[in-house]
Amino acid sequence: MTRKQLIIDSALHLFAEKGIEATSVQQITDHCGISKGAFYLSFKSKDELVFSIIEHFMNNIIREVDQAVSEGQTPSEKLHIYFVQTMKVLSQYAGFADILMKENVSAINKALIERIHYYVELSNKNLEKLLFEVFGDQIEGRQYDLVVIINGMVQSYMQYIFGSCQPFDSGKFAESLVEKTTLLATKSKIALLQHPSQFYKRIENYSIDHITEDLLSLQQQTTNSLEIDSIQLLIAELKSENPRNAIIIGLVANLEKNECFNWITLYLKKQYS
Amino acid sequence: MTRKQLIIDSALHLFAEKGIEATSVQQITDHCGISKGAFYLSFKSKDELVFSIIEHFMNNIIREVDQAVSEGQTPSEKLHIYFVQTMKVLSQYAGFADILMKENVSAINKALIERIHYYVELSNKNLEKLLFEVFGDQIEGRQYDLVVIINGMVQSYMQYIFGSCQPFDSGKFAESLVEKTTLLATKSKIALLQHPSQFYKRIENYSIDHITEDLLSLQQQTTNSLEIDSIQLLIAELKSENPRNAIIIGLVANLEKNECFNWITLYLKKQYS
DNA sequence: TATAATAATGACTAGTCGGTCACGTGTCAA
DNA sequence: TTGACACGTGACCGACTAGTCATTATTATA
Repeated sequence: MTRKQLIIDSALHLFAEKGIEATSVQQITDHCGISKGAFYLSFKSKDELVFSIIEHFMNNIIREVDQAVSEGQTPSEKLHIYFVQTMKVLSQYAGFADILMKENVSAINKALIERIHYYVELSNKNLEKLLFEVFGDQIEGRQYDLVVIINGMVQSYMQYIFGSCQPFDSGKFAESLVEKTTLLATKSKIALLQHPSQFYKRIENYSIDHITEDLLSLQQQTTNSLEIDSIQLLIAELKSENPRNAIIIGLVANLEKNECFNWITLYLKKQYS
Repeated sequence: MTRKQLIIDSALHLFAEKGIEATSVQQITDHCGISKGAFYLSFKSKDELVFSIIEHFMNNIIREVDQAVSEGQTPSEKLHIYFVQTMKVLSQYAGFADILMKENVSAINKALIERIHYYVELSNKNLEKLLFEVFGDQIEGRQYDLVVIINGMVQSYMQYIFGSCQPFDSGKFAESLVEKTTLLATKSKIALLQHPSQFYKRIENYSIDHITEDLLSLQQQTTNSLEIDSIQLLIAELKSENPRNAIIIGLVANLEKNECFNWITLYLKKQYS
């Protein structure tokens, strides 16, 4: 295991136990048996550690759920998989999920909370798309309410199940949530939320200029010439009159191997495919 | 306004902004224009301030919802009031609710998080009772799932509404949640949670010995002889073979004026009436 | 007005924090 | 054997924390 991974593992363990704010760098380095100095060889600050942990897990959570869902054959099978996988992933990353639920992340880093919101909106968009696949146009106008309610149900069940330390069956969990979702999607009439621009304000405000800016700042973190070239071409293609999706997807694939591009590759793949 | 109240107001403002952990006593005293020493004349520690804020608000939230609901005429009117009032109270105490949602309270104080759980279970019990009133025995076996789901829906809607800073109509909010709750209560079949002892483990483990212990420690905070006498008689009555509810309720009423007894009076009134 | 009692202050203590850096230590090629 | 270099260390720094207490200001009483 690399030193970086060692630090992340120790940090996750301690963060989940006592919270991010309350865990000192000293405690992390003690826990994994390295010196404080060695920590700063891997991360240039505690903030950077927190940031990289969140990036890492957010990516995995969205990606794993998305991938599993896409393997479902029928829409209703996909919905079932969505719940099973969400459950599985969240309980797998229980420590991390716990941290995110509890911690006042805004106190740690302003940029961080914005990034988390992007991830949340991204996963909301995926869920919305899935709901349309399963239930069709009958949910038109109520899709945002459904997303909010489903998130609430999942969150609340998770909270209870984690808190009670009971054994539990993810199949039954999914079955139950499919039943509730179907009931609400097919029988409910009232919708409260009607402004998609409010619901996805962060994703929609993420313009090509912002993407360019983020790409250029990420570019400085790599020396790989393929990646640097890909970034330059990507920016040019995005800014051109008629961006060609195939080229963008291809260039994004070049960046996918390097973890530091995770967020932006996920985003671009969603937008341009 | 008393100095104590001044401190609480400033603290709430700053806690909501930056989190409990990240707000120093110095910042609180600066914000309300008193010296650090003066703070420690009102609270013997920062923990005590946090504790008293949580006690205060938890009491108010449960009490206000409970009272409003009890004024409803029909069961279905009560359910509507439940949602309106929960919404109103939570948005009134938005700052505080925000703190509780975000903060890793366990890092602040172990006793505190236990107390919060008691409050949550108390409010869950109230909701369960209301659900039986409205929907009758048809929900038997599914009541815990319903409570969890309703909490999740409310929490999730609140989170979204607070986050988006949109104007919103608490009447429509309640109407929508009544519709969803009714759908789930009357049409849903599957239940995941079946162990009330797990669901209310804290309230059920709160034995008369614990109550006695808590009462005796609270007794030291008052010099009022009526209150001291009431506590002694209350303990005797609780420990007797056949506790007489009327006497307990009467004695509890004697303690209700003093805020430091808030939690325990709320609990005893629920248990013995 | 003089004295006692109370209220409020802020410099201070003892400790934690994130972050730095001069100093080993071990491993190579020359 | 020597010097160069990367890796790793932990004492140390300045900034911050919760909480204390001798001192001063204010008020009440005589």
